[in-house]
Amino acid sequence: MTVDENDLIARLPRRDRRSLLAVCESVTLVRGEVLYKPGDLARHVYFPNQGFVSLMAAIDGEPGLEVGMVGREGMLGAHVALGVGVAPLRAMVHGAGTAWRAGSARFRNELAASAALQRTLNRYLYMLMEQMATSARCTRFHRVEPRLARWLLVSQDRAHSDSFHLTHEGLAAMLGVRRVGITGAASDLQRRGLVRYHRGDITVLDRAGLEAAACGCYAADRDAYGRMLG
Amino acid sequence: MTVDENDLIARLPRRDRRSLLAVCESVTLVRGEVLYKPGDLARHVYFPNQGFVSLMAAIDGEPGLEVGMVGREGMLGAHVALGVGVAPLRAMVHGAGTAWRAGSARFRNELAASAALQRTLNRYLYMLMEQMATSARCTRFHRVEPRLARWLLVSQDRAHSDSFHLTHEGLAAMLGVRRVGITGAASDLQRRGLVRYHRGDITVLDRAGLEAAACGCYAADRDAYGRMLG
DNA sequence: GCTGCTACGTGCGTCAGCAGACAGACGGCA
DNA sequence: TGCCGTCTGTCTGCTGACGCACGTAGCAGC
Repeated sequence: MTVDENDLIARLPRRDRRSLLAVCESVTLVRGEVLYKPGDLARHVYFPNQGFVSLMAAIDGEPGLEVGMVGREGMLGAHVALGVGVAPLRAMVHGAGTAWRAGSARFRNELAASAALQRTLNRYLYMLMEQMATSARCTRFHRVEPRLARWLLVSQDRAHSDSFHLTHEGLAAMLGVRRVGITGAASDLQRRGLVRYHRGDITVLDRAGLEAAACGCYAADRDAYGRMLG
Repeated sequence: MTVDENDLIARLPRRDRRSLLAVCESVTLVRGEVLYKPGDLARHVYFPNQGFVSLMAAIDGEPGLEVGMVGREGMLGAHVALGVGVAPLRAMVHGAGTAWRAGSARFRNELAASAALQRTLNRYLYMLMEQMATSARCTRFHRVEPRLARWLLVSQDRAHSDSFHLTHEGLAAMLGVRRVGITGAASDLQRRGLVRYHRGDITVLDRAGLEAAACGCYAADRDAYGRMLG
């Protein structure tokens, strides 16, 4: 078990962990890769070790909206754990990294055999739902700038890195706003010395300042995660 | 088993159903009653037979936002099924009715003993998550009037009744808009002969017309439910 | 009747975010 | 070196929703 191991797997008792890892293979998550499309049958589930992945609620033509983010603290394919093969959300890699990947059927076998895995994933599912509810409310009531600050903080947490790559255009798609809305908010954050960006390369300079600039949803989500899976 | 039986319970094999109902008692859901508050420990789970209940994402001071609705097609206390006692959302009764109620511990025993119940609730959880994602996107991108039309249709489905009671003020709290926003949208729907309302008593007059006035999210949600639990 | 409360309708100024368009800056590549 | 695509910044006019405030209608109770 390395330092970079997925947190959910790390929580398992040694025996269950070894059994699960035995059916996993290590794969690379490439930036821009789409792991699930809504309606697709999921062949695999993923436990990221580094990198981060957005869960997007999208209809065909309409602009998307991010409703959740998954890094090494979580898993991709929660629906498979619920016994449903069809993915409800689009899962897109934003921060490259590696992940443990298991075939859906094998994973289901492991899940059936391990009470600890069931408990852990149930708690994770709960947290995911809480995250989605928070996300809905935040999207509705909060301004672009605090939401952007929150997004950057969450990404930093998930990516375990101070810098990552995403253009204003991409950020706009995540937050469900226009690109110029991001440009305005981002240049303000940069002016205040909280972040620096250049052609899609974003670096967080002042984490504490960014937390102050973010809406309370960031702290709320982090605390919720701590209560469930701390 | 009566016609008004909760749909999830009705799906269970006779043996599992009888076992579950043996630990349930019949209770009345009163309009305005709050079944769960965020942070509270849930003593019971509920399977409504009639009536409908809103799931609200709320922070103390801030205005709330409805992220899901539960009627006889679902259950209240999904978090208990996930092994978490603490409620993530506020659950408030809007349409009076009756429900089967079970103590959390007894319910968990039943759940552990019935694979059919596990399967059913897992599918329901999946649907709930899909509903929340749809809700987030709808809240963000769609206008007040189509959203109101959608809300009325869902309520009608859940309540199994053409009329129910909710003031503009209450509707505004559900949709996360101003009361006057509802007044404008509602008077337009009334002018077009789709609904009639008077001091909080709302009646759906033209269901097909209302479906045409609603955003696609209504049909999307209904179809999603059909796929999962039809 | 009068009082008081709740529910609904309307008007006004403000504003965040929208749509579309354009220009400059940077960087990879031929 | 020069070209071209990508990324970022800025401007215009527009609109849906906001906050606030006031007016009116229905209903209940004394």
